Amino acid sequence: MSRIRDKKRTAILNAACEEFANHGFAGTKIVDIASKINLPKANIYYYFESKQVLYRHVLDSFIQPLLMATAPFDQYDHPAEALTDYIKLKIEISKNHPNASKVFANEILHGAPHLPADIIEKLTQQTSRASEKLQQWVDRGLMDDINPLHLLFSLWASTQTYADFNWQIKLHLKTDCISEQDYTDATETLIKVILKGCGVATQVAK
Amino acid sequence: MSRIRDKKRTAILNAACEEFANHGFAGTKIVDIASKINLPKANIYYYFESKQVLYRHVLDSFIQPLLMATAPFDQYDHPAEALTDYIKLKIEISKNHPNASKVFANEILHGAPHLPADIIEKLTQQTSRASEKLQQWVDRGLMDDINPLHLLFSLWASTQTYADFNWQIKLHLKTDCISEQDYTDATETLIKVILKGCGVATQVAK
DNA sequence: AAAAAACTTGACCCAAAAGTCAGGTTTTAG
DNA sequence: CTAAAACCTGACTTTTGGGTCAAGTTTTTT
Repeated sequence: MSRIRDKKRTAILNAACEEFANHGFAGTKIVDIASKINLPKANIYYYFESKQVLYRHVLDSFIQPLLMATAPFDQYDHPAEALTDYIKLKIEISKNHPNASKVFANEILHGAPHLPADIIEKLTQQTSRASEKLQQWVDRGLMDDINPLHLLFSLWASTQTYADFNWQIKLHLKTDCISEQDYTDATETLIKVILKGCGVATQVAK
Repeated sequence: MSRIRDKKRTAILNAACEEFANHGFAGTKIVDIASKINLPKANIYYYFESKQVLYRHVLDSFIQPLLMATAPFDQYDHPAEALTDYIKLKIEISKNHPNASKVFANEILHGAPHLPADIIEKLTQQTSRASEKLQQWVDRGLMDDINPLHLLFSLWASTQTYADFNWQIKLHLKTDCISEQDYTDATETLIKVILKGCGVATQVAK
């Protein structure tokens, strides 16, 4: 078993993720990925057959965390718990995978030209599930009459912004690096506004 | 006075805006901008000296609408009115300038490599102003104790998502084109959730 | 130890796309 | 009407960057 192969492949993928995040697919040069980890360009091509393939791997690596995030909607049967956990999870993802998130955001921004059809299918299904669950809660009077899809769009945008547009976040928070406290503030603010805004402010007694 | 010049320049800028929005700076080919409006590539270079310059013009064209959007924070002295108008305005911008918005989003996503320093300065000042105004309202008890910056981040993200990530919006709304009704629903949902979420739900009697 | 397998890389090739320009046509000013 | 100014573009040069490859070195296997 070749240990070198795995080590170098992940090193390359990490460097590629950062480059793709900062420059997009077309703007990224293989030679820059290589020099970021002190390798000659040809070495990259020994491990990955093309720029496309490398990009796809980076993109794929983000799909799993993304699909996992909707778990709270299946797990709980009350909007207060589900929404709270969902927001926490999504902010956590932004904190832990800022670069992969940017690559994904870039992909969506440009109309998802490299996103495989089966991934799109999975994402739409997840969204339908979450949306239906929210509608049920609305119908059962557990929350205000909020359009589920638009609520989801807002949640996605508000949480992913801490990864995708972190340049802007850092600018206005006047910091070089979004701190632990900032993420906590973001999570707290969002939970406070969304729960109250949906009419599920305080956790009802069970 | 050359009428041709102005007409063609704006035609080129419009085509360029769409191409840059869909493919990013590096992914856009001058020849594609040209053929989109049935011009030979060399003609583009007669009107704009370089791809960089063309891109800067597209980017600049979005700055004014963007800076205008904060007007409600100066105009009103109550969060209910200001937030309502701000959300309406921002959604309107997403509806009317989806391409320019995408170009701007792409710029921020990649760390604003082409954004002039004076624009950045203006944006930070606007944000400080809006943020201070929100804090005043919190202090005067006109709204709940919400972190102003994080609230702004959320508002930006939630409104811009209808332009920047419209591919995703269309996918989940199962439509080819976001309808007037969809924008109305988005605006309504956001206003409802944000106002109630901030504790300024119903407009208080003056 | 020696053969096989895995890894490395400088030098190269080539397609794509930015950018130029000379010599033309059209428009405008007087 | 004519001369200057503005406009147009096919054909060209230049640069960039993805991808290849042959000739190595290192590691693993037997």
